[in-house]
Amino acid sequence: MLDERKRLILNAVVQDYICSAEPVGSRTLVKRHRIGLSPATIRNEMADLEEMGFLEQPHTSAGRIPSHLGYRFYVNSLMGDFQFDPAELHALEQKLSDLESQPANFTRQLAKLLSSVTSYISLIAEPCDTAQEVRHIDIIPLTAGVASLIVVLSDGAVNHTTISVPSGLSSRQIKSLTAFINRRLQGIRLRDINPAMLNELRDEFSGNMKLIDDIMSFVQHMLLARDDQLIVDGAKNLLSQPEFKDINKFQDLLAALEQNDVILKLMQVNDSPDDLDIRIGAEIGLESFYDCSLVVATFTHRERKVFLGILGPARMHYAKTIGFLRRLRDYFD
Amino acid sequence: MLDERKRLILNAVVQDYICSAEPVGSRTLVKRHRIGLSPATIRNEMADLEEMGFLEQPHTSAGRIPSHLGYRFYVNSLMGDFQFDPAELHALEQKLSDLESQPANFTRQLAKLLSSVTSYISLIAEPCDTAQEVRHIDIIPLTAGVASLIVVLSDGAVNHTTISVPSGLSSRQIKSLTAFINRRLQGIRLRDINPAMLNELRDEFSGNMKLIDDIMSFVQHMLLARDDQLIVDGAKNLLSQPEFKDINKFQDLLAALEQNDVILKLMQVNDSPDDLDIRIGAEIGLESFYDCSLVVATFTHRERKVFLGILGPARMHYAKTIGFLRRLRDYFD
DNA sequence: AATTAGCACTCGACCCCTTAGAGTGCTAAC
DNA sequence: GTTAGCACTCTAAGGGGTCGAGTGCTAATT
Repeated sequence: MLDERKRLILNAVVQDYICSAEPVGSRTLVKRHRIGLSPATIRNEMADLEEMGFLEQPHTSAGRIPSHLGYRFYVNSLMGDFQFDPAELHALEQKLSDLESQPANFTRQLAKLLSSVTSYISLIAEPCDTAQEVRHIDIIPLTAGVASLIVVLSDGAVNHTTISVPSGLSSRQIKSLTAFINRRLQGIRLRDINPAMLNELRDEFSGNMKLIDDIMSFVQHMLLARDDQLIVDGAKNLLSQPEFKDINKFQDLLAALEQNDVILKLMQVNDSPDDLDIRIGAEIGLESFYDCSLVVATFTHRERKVFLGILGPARMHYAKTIGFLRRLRDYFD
Repeated sequence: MLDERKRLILNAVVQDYICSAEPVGSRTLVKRHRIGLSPATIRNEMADLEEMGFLEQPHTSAGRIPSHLGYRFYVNSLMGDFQFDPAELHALEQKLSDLESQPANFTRQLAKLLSSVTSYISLIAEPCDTAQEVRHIDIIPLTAGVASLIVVLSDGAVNHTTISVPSGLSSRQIKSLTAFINRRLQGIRLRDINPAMLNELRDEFSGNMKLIDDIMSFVQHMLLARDDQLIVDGAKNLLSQPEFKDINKFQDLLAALEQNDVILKLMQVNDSPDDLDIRIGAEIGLESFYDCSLVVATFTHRERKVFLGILGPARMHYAKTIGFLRRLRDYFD
């Protein structure tokens, strides 16, 4: 598709632009990459590459920048493996194992780590898997009239909330209710639970005992709520990227990131399930992200499916970001 | 301290500046507030107010802006109650009761609501109260070698994590272990739990059963981790405020907000426990927040102490923000 | 035929200067 | 005590001029 020389030049332009964020001119390129060619030749080649859609010119008298197609070609065909500094790599593994041994807030900490290492935005999605079964439901009385309602799913997800219980209930009655609910719901997949079923349960039990309507409505809410988790960290990193010196763009981005449901859907589209999903610009499918690229790794951690994404400018350091996510996946899988 | 006319003028300057974010000149003031005085007189008064430290001048030929002392005086002595639109108020109560009936992610949703209503940053801190007792500990087997560890405290806080269990353990053994741990720890205050005690427990039980070392170390981590929660939302709102058109300031702010421990401490300092804590500029005690004001309401929701804060520019709409937080507190308390 | 030197041209970035306008402080009159 | 009048100050905005990096084209070179 592209002859060797064009590949060389495209590669050089992409690399330079990724580092400098400035349009790359023919002279600069020759100087920095010791290509045995004169600027004039480079210019001709660049004009060709532009015609073919791999490069763009911000204005007539500026250098070239890669188009999204250019990045795409770079990622698919030019980019090599990133060589990590072994010391750095070791420090990273250290941090990861620290995270695993201190499990409180694991995901949030991981997001922080991701964003600080890449200096882009990190996204971690843990969608609620409705194929999971209810493993255990617990109602723990706290004080008069208040209790904790806890639902454990078979993948280890735990949903909980504080609920009001009628003050007339004894703890024995609560135990009996809990046992009843567990007997009837344990092993049932989340997606197979529906309001009708829960109502039936409620009616059946309230024959034995009034007062449980409130509790059942909480249980219902809890079980029917799809508790998809999305964690975002490091938005501030992008502020140092020159593409976001225009505040409005950044604000757009932040606004888009707050639409959790949209982002969650976005991340679960994975065209290459075995490897990373790399999407550049419009490929992401969200207008506010047209100047960005998104790399998503899908893997399973402790039985739960986790989507791990890095969102940066389209002028992202692909080799490093991708290499990093691959290593991370190897570590956890 | 200030005569009537000075109070009137200071009040007018603060109000105008809060709305316009532009230095207020004498002419503008006369026009907008129908004071029966000429600009020249106002100028004299303003010069006095500046000398007294209530007003400042960005440069010689600009209007005046309130100093932090000026805001302080405004908040303490001038500001009246904000009149909310009844319709708006009703919509708010509607949203709040929706939140309460759908308890999943309550705090996060509340933070979103706060920030969208005020268009400032909302902060919600739920510090771990170490005076709380352990109410219940549960270990729920998930798959071979994996289980969920759940700790419920007497205020309804639930900590959980997925842990590895030795694959040799039967579910009966796990039950027996759970019962043992509960027997020994139930009712003990978090602050009274220490590593020595847990080690003792471990030793005592492992006499009966080997293999539990891993589990105990998880329990230990879980119980000793102080799981203070801080939720921040609406940072993007401040980008539309002119004081943050300088990206660096905003970046500073974001960086400061990521230091959860610092912010948590900040919010728990409450000089006026019965009412809101209103801190202006340097009073907040964090350099990155010197151009900001912070209003914190402390209250108790379902037995848990919750700190609810609004962080905005020093040029914040105090009356509205404060009125809003007061109503919120009335609603929940 | 491919490459390159030379050259005229383009365009944004930067600096400097001017101007307009909002606002001030002071003085003298009311 | 208040105000009109006035000279003064300072910023924001706009208009050139210059600089420099970069281009495309043409003609010479290899």
